[in-house]
Amino acid sequence: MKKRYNPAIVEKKWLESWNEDDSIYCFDGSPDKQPYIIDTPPPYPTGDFHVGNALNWCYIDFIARYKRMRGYDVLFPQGWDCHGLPTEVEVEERHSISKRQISRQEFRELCMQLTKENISQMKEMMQRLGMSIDWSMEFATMDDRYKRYTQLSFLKMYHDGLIYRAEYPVNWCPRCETAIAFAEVDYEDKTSSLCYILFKNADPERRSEYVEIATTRPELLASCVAVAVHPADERYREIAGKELVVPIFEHQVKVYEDDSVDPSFGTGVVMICTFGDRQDVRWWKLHNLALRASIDERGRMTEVAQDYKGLSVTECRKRIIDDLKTQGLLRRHEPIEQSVGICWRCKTPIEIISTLQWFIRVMPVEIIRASEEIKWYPEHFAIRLKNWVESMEWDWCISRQRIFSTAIPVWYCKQCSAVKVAGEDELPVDPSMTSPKVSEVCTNCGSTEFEGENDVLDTWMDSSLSALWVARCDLNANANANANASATATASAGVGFPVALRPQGHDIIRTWAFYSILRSLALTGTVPWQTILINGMVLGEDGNKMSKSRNNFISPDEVIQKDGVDALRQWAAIGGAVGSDVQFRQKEIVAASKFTQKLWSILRFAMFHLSGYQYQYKDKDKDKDKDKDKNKDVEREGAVSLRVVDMWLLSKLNRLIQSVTDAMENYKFDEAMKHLRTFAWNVLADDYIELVKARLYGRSGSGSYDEGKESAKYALYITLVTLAKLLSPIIPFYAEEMYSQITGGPDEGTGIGTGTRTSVHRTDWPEVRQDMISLEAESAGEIIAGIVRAVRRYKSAQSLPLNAPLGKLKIFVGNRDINQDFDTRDIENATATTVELCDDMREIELMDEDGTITILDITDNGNDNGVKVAIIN
RNA sequence: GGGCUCGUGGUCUAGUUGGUUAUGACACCGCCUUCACGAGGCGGAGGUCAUGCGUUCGAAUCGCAUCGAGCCCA
Repeated sequence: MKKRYNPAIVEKKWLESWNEDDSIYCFDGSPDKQPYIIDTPPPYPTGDFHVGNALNWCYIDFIARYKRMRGYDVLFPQGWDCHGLPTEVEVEERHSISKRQISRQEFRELCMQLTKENISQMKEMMQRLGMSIDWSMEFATMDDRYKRYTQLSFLKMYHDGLIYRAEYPVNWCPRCETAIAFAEVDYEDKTSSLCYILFKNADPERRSEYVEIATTRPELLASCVAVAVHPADERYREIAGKELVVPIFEHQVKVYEDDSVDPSFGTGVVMICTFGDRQDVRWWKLHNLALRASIDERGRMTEVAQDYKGLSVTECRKRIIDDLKTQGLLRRHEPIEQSVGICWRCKTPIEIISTLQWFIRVMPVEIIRASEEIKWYPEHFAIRLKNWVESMEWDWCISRQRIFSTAIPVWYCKQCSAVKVAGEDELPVDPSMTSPKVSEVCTNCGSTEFEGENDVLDTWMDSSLSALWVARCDLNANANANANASATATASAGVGFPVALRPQGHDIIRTWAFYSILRSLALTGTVPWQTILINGMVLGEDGNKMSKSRNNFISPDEVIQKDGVDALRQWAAIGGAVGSDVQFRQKEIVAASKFTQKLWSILRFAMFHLSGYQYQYKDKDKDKDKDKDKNKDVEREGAVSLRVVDMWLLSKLNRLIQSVTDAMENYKFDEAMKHLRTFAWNVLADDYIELVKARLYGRSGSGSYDEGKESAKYALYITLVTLAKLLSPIIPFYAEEMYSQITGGPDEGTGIGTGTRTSVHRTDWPEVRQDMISLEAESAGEIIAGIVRAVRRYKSAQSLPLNAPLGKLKIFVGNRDINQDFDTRDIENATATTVELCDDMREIELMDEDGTITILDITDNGNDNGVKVAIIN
């Protein structure tokens, strides 16, 4: 074995070995094992697998590997959420085209091509990071099979009355010409102007009276459908319930009283337009107002705007302000800071316009109830979903005016506009390219002419099905093809559904988690997962969220090139508690490398002694019960007489198994890793190895040459094998190497472990041996270790080499029994000094009449345990 | 503006069903080339747990308020 651990060589070797044996991470689907299915997030294939993804995927892999060792049939699948605007935009940029210049089909092909390239890049990084993904289950939402699944879900929900088409105000990007979900609206602070405009009183008697209203959107005057004041506002008591005349357009609007009006804003009178902002929509619904749409889908003024028709919003604004000034109706305007909604992609200010869109009914009560059935880690994130659901005002708009996505599987009758939904056997279908096949006659009017829907589905319609897809839930659309069947909705549940785990970031609780629960309830009547594990965001070294624009970005590639995958994975484990944001810190990576190096040194030392070590005796009747390893363990143990410090180590080892298991069960990877580091470094390396070194080298201070060697080898072997297993979920490469060295020995040429036995990732998780946990052994061992530490400290203080022999150690054992509680052999070994026990402190005091003897107090976890060591030179 | 989270030695961080001396890492200081490891070993210094008030025999932990930070959303 080389002195330095070389992650690059070791990681490459084991990665190849795992790839050769592709059954290692496969989901069996066998009935004898309990399934553990993970609903892995299907990332958007940008081509860049960043550190944030890495954190998320490390958590998943820790769990997958751990659960596999616990005997579960683990499915760690991987999909790709392909559809979305960024790809369309990038294709346009790459090929310098606009999507309207080529056919929809051609454009889709280009998008698919780009997506495939991006997927392969990200996939490569996932593999390099040692993710134990079952690639035989890989899926992409742009595949025909998946598209069919998405469209099937549409059919089912449509027939169950959960999907409908309606005229509705939507956030709209005039540049992209598409509806935008709230999740996709960004906000930007802009300076605008607040215009004070005069509205005439509509009462012929009081024509000369004016009311001054303040608005930031004078261009929407044509869309003004009402005016509102606060009910308690004394200034406007007179006009409440009366009518006013909208300047320029001269239509009359009523004055409503509404609590939501802020009397201190502007003049305390606001105009309600269809639609200036979200509050307008609320008032419009509440007061059942008319719809006057003055802006069209391209951001141009409509005929409602009369003479301003065809102008852009900005031009119209300018013209109306000029015209108001001319008529003397614009009293004044002042600058105002406001937060403007903009398209997340192109940053164009969004409008709220009314269009025919497809919607999914949200079921707030059911969703909240469902989310309470799911176990959340950390728990508090459940509140985010709850608050979000409770504050929802609109249903989920699922139609998008794009090209690269799953088509909405419907046609419209050219005669009567009736909706014709595709049949199940037609799927997947693109109605913009093909005609309906099931029956060519409109059931409403008998026409045979249809027009395909051009809109496509929101990409969350695809990815919200991932849990159902990976569990292979059967969506039989015709099973409940009647209007009010939602209550009896049942998809034939797949294996292990609801799936065991959904791991995801807290940034998409309101989107992915929300949509997934909604869809699962609608399609299967049950929650999609038993547990949801939330991970935090990754922050850069400067403490801000890591992003390219902030220039605090680091790629996983850089890290693993330099320090290896296991170092990055350790950072993920130990960087912070699950759910909290984790700062990326190079120092943490260095600390991780130091730990693996330390482990390597421990292993290297151990291998001097364990090379060729036969854990099991070659028993005569090995063919008879070759599977009964445990029996053989017992046999070996019986043949080895363990010393106090060996028992002390094994007791602590079994406690370690317990605490690491508890930590893994509760997703406390930081705790697991800390326990492992402390044990390996402090207990095993600093104390145990120092105590048994002499025994292993055959320089035992008392007794025969080889006395105690065998039991030390035994304890060391058990400990290292167990450590390899406990470490394997978190640092799979190092653990594999370690396990392979111990069980197979090093390869003669390369020095790398030969792994002649099985992969550590195929072994069982260590079980706690209660019979090996012994308080007495721990307490006795602790005294011995404490004495040795104290002597070491003494030597250090005297500037003596640690292996320098001292004259003699006289140990006062306090109230312990000299004959039973003290095994001095390893103290002698580790201090290179002979030991004498006494149970009367006066013996020492008598010898120290001249005060030249140093007396050390021995402590146990900081408590004086009554033991004293006299150093007699 | 709302929701959620957080504030612990120089830096990052664990710990909150209240209970001896508050966890670990890095950095720092001193000593030691010692036969697995100098990316090491041994030892050390450093914290009024953001601030204030309160509940309690007892608060990093519970409550209220203030200040500050982050994320998501309006």
